[in-house]
Amino acid sequence: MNPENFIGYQLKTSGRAFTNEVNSRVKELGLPITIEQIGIIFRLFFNPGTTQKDIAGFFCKDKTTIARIVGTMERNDLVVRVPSEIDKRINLLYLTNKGKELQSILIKVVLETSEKAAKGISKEELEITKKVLNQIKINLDDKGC
Amino acid sequence: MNPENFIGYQLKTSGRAFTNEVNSRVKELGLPITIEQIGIIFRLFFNPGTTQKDIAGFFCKDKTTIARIVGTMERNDLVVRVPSEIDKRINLLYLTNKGKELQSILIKVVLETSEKAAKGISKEELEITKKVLNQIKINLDDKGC
DNA sequence: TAACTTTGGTTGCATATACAACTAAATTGT
DNA sequence: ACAATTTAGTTGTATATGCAACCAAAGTTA
Repeated sequence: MNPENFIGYQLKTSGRAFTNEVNSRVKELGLPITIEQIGIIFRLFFNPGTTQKDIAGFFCKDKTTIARIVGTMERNDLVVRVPSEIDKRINLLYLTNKGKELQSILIKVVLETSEKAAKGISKEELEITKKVLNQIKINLDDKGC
Repeated sequence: MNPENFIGYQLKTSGRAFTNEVNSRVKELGLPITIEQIGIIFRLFFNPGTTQKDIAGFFCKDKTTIARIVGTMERNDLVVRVPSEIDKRINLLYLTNKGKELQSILIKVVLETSEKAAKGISKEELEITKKVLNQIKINLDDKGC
């Protein structure tokens, strides 16, 4: 019954530790970028031309949150919003050259952090954990995430 | 190499889904309270008289973050800060009666959400996941969390 | 076609979050 | 005992977060 046995506690604190580690590493590299922006850079790297709506679903975040982060990234010359000719409601999002260059640096940061996080954990247990986390996300899916 | 296979992605999105579910449930109950405040209420329920520093470590958050949330909770009559006579730097934190009453309601919300999150997941897999998440937190421990 | 609904996105607002810099009090080292 | 260091907490500032309310465009239905 103690809070530290709740799955929600474990989820939140391990996720917070991961976020803090990544943010601290990019700060050390002198990059004024957050883990959320890193996630969007990766999403756009593998899915160029996608929309804010898609990104919101992919990260289980509200569309307003994504709208504002993309706005910041656009001001910082990391992404561009290209109005769609076919559907005038949506913007197609693309990485700028600056954004693409950052991707290759940031992937290292994330991979190194992932390695540090997984130290001492067997491959099988890590796979089970990923599967379980994915199921939890599906079970709690309210929006499109 | 796709972002959705990163453990960080799984951690962040499942945690966000959990947070959104809890926040939505308390909002439905008409309770103007957040998941972070719920966590602090539980911590104080089981550890009355603890400090902001302890809470920050327990939740892997910066002390400034906790200072502000506790400030909000104090203004909303959920907790009190009692200056320690022994060490004048610290405040001893206690739930108010209002805070204690809320605890019994909120525990139900968290338990129900945990059940929904764990649906279709075996006890063994869930235990492995909790163990792995705890190890990840330890591996990434920068502060005292 | 016109009215209704849905959808992608934005703005207002309140809360959460961390780092840097600060204060006051306790601890340590000599 | 006194100076230096550590510690608990606060404030300034910038980013992140979601809900409610809104707009314009697309889709649906009569």
